[in-house]
Amino acid sequence: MTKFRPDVSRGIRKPSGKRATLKTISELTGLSLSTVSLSLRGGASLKEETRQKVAEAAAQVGYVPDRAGVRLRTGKTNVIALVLDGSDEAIDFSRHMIRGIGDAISGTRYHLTVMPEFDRSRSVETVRYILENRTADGVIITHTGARDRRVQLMMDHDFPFVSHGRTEFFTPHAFHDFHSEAFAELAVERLADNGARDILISVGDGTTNNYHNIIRTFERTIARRGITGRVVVQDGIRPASAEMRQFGRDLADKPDRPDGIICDSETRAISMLCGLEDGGVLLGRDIRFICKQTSDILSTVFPNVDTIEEDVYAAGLELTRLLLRRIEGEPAESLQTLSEPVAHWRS
Amino acid sequence: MTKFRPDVSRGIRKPSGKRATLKTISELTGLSLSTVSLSLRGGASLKEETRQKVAEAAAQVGYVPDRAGVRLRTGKTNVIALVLDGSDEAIDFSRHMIRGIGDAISGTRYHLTVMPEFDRSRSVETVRYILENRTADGVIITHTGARDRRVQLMMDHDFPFVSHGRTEFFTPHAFHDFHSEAFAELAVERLADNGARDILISVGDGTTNNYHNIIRTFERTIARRGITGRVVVQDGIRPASAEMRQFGRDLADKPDRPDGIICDSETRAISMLCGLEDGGVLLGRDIRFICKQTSDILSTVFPNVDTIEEDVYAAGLELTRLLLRRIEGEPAESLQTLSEPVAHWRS
DNA sequence: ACCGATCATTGCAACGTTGCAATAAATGCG
DNA sequence: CGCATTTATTGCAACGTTGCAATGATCGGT
Repeated sequence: MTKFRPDVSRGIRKPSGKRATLKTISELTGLSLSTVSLSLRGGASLKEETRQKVAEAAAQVGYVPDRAGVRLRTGKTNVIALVLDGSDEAIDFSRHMIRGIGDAISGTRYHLTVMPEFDRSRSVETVRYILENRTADGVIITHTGARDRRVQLMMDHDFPFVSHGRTEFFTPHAFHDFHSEAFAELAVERLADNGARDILISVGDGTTNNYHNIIRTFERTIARRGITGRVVVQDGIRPASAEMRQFGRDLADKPDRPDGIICDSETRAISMLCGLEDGGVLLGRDIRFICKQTSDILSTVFPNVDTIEEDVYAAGLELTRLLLRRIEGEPAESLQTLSEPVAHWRS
Repeated sequence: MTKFRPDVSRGIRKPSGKRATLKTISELTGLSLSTVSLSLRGGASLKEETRQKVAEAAAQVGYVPDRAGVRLRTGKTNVIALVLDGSDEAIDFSRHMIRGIGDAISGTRYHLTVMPEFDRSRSVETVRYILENRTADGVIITHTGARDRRVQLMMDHDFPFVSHGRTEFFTPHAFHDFHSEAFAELAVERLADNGARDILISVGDGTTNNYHNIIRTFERTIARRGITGRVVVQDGIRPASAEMRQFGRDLADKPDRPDGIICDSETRAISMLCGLEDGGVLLGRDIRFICKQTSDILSTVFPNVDTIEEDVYAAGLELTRLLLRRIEGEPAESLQTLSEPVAHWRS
């Protein structure tokens, strides 16, 4: 039971015997350590000839700077941290997000570390840990609240981060967000255009800022169109469950049931739609339905339901791009983007 | 546009002004650097009194060893890498897996880095990169093939890893796997008990070893029960798609349609079931259906369909535990576990 | 041919940690 | 009490990197 104590030559043993470092190149070229280091980082004051020589040698031995060395010396970790929230209502949210981030950092020095934190309140502690121990150069958070304490904390310490979702803070910070207002407006308009006069909107997690944006726009648009609306926050109930399905069923039976429904979660929508059909509702005639879509499942089960797509992969991509620019020092106010919802009208 | 160059005091400025290091404690206690370091790692040769003193001081200043320092000196990264495969047929696979890993490393020194690699062939390169650059102390891979080249590579270099899935290699390695054979057997038995005489099994990705195990057991069990069976590999077709639904539809119309179906993917099952219903099939009477379940969605949509559960969260937990023990030097042959399928008979 | 200026390269120290050899202090023993 | 032995502590070097001050080389101008 010997421990995996790294031997002198860390990593795969190359023909040469050990991992290439600056020293390797230095010996190979006869130049000093400093020169090699400088050259590799594009030192402006070097002769073209030496730069060539160094670059060649580096390529030959397959030099890759040691992360620990750089990090120790400069403090740069070349790591971005994703603080993952557990309350995934969107199907495969994590997968798409991570894939987006992965594609965005591929080709860069950066690695991605994921800190899954499922207890919302402890999520602040996770961020604090990252700050205190400088465990990453930048942070991506999701499920952002209106006065998110993580955002507060990172702003206080002037630490590079980007949030998936906006906040109400006065000081600007980098964010990328789904345009929930556009979503809500688009949905209401579509339903109203199709004849709906009483719209129910079902939203999850009432703690995210997204929620507020959706509700606000929903109510404004309802009013403008001169129709009625009601809001249901379905926070405590599991999105995919018999309970949720029953909710749809009960809704169908109600004498004053709505004639249009908007739902901000694909999973919840699926459950609810099943319940509605149980209750004999004919979708598209008795009740019109629109929901946010993040995977292909809903459309496979209910091909005729209108959806509005949020591209989580693209969000991951964009969040990362913003974050990298933020780390480079770009001011936060120029790093704020929204993604427009993409409507899929299926009928 | 100033760069985020780490200042001298990295991390959150404590009251004291900068991050606590061994030196801080050394000065605080009057002991030497070496003593402090030794003491913190439980040096056996130290006076009880000094150990106390050091521990106290460390707690007081909130000392946490600098990862870069440790890593540079010892080569230990305190990182485990998850090489994530993109072809997620299981709903929320990534999320559950990551959550399991997260829970397993919480309280340890370890961080999780995720390397999303969606091109299967490049996945080997990802592993090679980790080995060459000693970017992690151990690796978790998923979607393991029978003669997986990543496994080969890591075994060749005696690098700690654990695979989600078994292989055919002679040399033992650490793994945790879903007991696919038990799954297949359980499913066939159940269907046969309920009167099925001709069973179709639909499997995805034919490159994983899982696939082989399922098929082999399927055919053996079929034979034993004296009934007929057929295998359909649905590799090229998207699990959630109109196409997949159509497959179910077409199946329903066939004169020689099977009277029992087994499916190893929840998503594919949902699509297929919709198609079958389109074709007028009465589930549970005309055709009996069993599928692998990794989320709650299928059961919400089709509450009466029998499922067999694979707990991906638990898999993440177990994989990590195994890996950590492997990193500690335990022999691979003692780090091989299977997870038993959990049947949910709903009718 | 000498001077100051520019260009190219280098040595040194430091980032935080640990292993080892070496020292200092305490103890045992005759 | 002196010497060997154990117990407790320490200094030094090294891991790979970079920033800075310092050195050495080259050059144009007088």
